Amino acid sequence: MSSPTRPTLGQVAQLAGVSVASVSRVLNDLPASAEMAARVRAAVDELGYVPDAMARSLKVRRTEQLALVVADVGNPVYVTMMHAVAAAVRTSGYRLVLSTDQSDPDEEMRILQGLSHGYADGLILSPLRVTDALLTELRQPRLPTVVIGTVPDDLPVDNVRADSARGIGLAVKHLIATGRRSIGFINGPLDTVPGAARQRGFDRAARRLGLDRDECPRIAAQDFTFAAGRLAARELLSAHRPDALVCANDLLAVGVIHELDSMGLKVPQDMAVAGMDDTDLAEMVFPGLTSVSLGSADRGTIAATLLLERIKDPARAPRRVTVAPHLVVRGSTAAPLRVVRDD
Amino acid sequence: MSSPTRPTLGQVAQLAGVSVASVSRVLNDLPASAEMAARVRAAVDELGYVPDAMARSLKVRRTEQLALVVADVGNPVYVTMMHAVAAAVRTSGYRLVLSTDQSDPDEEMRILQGLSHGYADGLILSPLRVTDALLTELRQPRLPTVVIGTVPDDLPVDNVRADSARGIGLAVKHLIATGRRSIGFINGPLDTVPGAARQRGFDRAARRLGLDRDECPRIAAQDFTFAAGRLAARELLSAHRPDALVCANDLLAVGVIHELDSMGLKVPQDMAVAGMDDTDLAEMVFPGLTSVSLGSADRGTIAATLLLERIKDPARAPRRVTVAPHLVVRGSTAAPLRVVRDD
DNA sequence: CTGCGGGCTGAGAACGTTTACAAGAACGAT
DNA sequence: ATCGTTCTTGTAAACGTTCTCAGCCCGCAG
Repeated sequence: MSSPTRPTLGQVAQLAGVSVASVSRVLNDLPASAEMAARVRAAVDELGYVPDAMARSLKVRRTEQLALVVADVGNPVYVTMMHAVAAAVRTSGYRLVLSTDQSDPDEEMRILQGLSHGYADGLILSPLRVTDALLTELRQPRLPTVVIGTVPDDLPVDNVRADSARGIGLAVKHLIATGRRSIGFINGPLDTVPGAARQRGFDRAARRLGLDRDECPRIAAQDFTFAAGRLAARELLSAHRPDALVCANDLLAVGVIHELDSMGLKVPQDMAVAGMDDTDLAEMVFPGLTSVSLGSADRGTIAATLLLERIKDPARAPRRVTVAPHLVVRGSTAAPLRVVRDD
Repeated sequence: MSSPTRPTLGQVAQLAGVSVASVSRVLNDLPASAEMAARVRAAVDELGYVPDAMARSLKVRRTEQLALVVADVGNPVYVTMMHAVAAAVRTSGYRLVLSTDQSDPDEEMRILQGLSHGYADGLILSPLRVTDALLTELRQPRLPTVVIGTVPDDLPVDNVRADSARGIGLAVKHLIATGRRSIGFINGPLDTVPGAARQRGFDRAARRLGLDRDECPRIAAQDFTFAAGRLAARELLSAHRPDALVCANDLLAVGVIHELDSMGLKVPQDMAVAGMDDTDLAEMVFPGLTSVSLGSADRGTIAATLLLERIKDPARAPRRVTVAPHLVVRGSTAAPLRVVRDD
C-alpha cells in the first residue's frame, strides 16, 4: 500500500516543537544545539519522516542524479561502458540511472527531453543515430552533457570517441598476417554512427593494405544483433566466398559464426572471423572470438570523468578525447593449417 | 555549456503579456482562446522555454517515471526482463529508468531510498539478497512497488515469482531421460534469493527422482558469473566426476563449459550441461545450451502490469503471481553416443 | 550599568509550477 | 434593460524544501 500522506518537515517541526528551519538545519548538519537536535531526530524517527527529494531538488537546483542513455542494453558493449561509468561515478555522490532508447531516435529524444529538463544533473549519451533533432538539442544542451561516439566537431559538448578506423585496420592487418587475402566486411546499418565510421574504416584499411576491392565484399546488416549477423552472413556468402570476415561488433560476429557452422564451414580453418568491441561475449564463445577492443570501458570511465569535471566547471571549453583501439587475438582467426602447408 | 538561467513560466508570461496561469493552461492544453494560445506559443519558442520537471512534479506529486532496479546489468536475464518491462510500460506514458546495484545490498538501499523518496512513481525491483534493511523498507513501501523474486508472504507488495524448484526438476528429469545418473549442481551464492531457491529446488528434485545423494555433488560459486562458473566447475570436478551438470544460470553454465573444454572434456559426450534462465547467451554458445526458462520476459511483463495497475489503484490487495518454467533443449544435453551403444 | 559581539532560533521569502477561485466580458433569454 | 450562462482570464495559494535575515538571549568588556 502506498503512503497515506507522507509526513513533511512541518509536521516534524510541530511534533518537536521547533520551527521548520530548525528541522531543516539539523537534518543538514548545520549548527544547532544538541538538545534541539535530539528532539528533532526523535520526531523524525517517530513519524518515519524522509525528506521529499522533489522539493529539495527544486530548491537547491540539483538532483544528485546522472543519467546514461544508450541504444540497447542488450548489446554487451553498453554493459561494459555502464559498469565503467558506474565505477567512476560511485565516489562522487551521484546516483546513476540508465535509460535505453531501444535504438529508436524518437524515444531517445523523449528521454533526453525528459531527463534534461529535470531529473538529472548531467548526461552521458551514446547515440546510435544522430538525427537533426538530436543535433539541435545538443547544440544548446540544457545541462552538462558528454556524448560517447563521434559527433560534429562544433558541438559544444564533451565528446569521447573510439578510433574504429584504426581498429579495423588492426584486424585487417592481422588477418593478412595470418595468410588471408580476401576479407569480407559485415557491418551494421550504415545510417548509424558506428556503422558509418566502421564502413569508412574498412574501406580505408582495405585500400591502404592493398587489398583488391573485388575480393572484399561488404554488407550492412539490419542492425547490430546476433540474428542480423546470421542473415547478413548468409546473404554475403551466397555471392562471395572470402577467407575471412570482419564484423562490426561481437554480436554480429557470433551470429556469423553460427551461420558458418550451419553451412558446414569451420572457424578458423575455413573462414577466419573477427569481431569488434571485445565484449565478454568474445571469450564465452567457441572458438574464442578475435576482437578489436575499442576501449569501451575506458570510454565509459573517461566520459564519467569529463562529465564530473564539467559539472564542477560548466564554463570550461568542451573537450574531445579519442581512445586508441587494440586487437585481442583469440582462436577465431588462428592461421589455418592449410597456409602452413602451402608455404 | 549549460544554461545561463533557464527561462521560467513567468518570463514567458511577461513576454506574451499574459498571466502565468494562462501560460500554464495553454501548455497543458486546457481551454484558452486561440489568439492567446498563439501568443504564448510564440513566446515559448522565442525563449526556448521548457517546463521544469522538478517544479511540476512537486506540484502534481508525480514524476511520470518508473524505476527498475536489478542486481547486475551484466547478467543477460536482467536484460531480457528490462526489455519486457520497457515494452509493457511504453504505452503508459511513463518513462523507465534502470538502476543497477552491482549486487551490493548497501548500494541497493541507497538507490531505493533515493528513488522512493522522490524520483519515481513506481518501482520494480529484483533483489539478489533480501536484507533486513530491505525488508523493513518493503514493509512500508513509500510508493507502489513490485518485487520480482520470492519474498516473505506477508510483505505488502506485489510479487512475481519464478518456480525454480520445478524448473530444476525439469532439467534433472530431462538429464535422466538422456541416460545420465550422476548429476552435479553448480549453484550461485546460497545467501541470494535465487541461490537459496535453486538449492532447495535441486535437493527436492534429486530426492523425488530417486537420485543417490552421493552421486549429486553440489557447489556454490562465488557469484552468478562466467568466471565464477569456471572456478566452481574446476573445484567440483577435482573431487567428483558426474556425467551431467546443472547450473543455476546460463552465465555459470557457459563458464562451466569452458572449464570442461580446457580439461579436455567434450560437451555433451563426456558431460551434459544445462543452464537456467534461457537467455540469448544459451543459443550463442557452442554447443547450444539446454536451459530451463524461468520466464524472465513474462515476469518482466507481469511485473510491469502489476505496477501499472497498482499505481492506478493503490489500495488494492497485493498480488502474488508465479510463472511456470519450461525446458528448452539444445545440444549441450544431447544423449551421448555411448549410451546408445551401451543399450 | 550600558553596549556589543556571538550563538541559536524563527519568520518568511524564495524555487517554478498547477489550480481553486473569482472577476470580467460577451451573449442570449426573459 | 436585466439577469443568468458560459467562456476566458487573472490573482493568489499551494506543493515541501532551503536559506537569508533579523531577533533573542547571553556573557563580557568598558
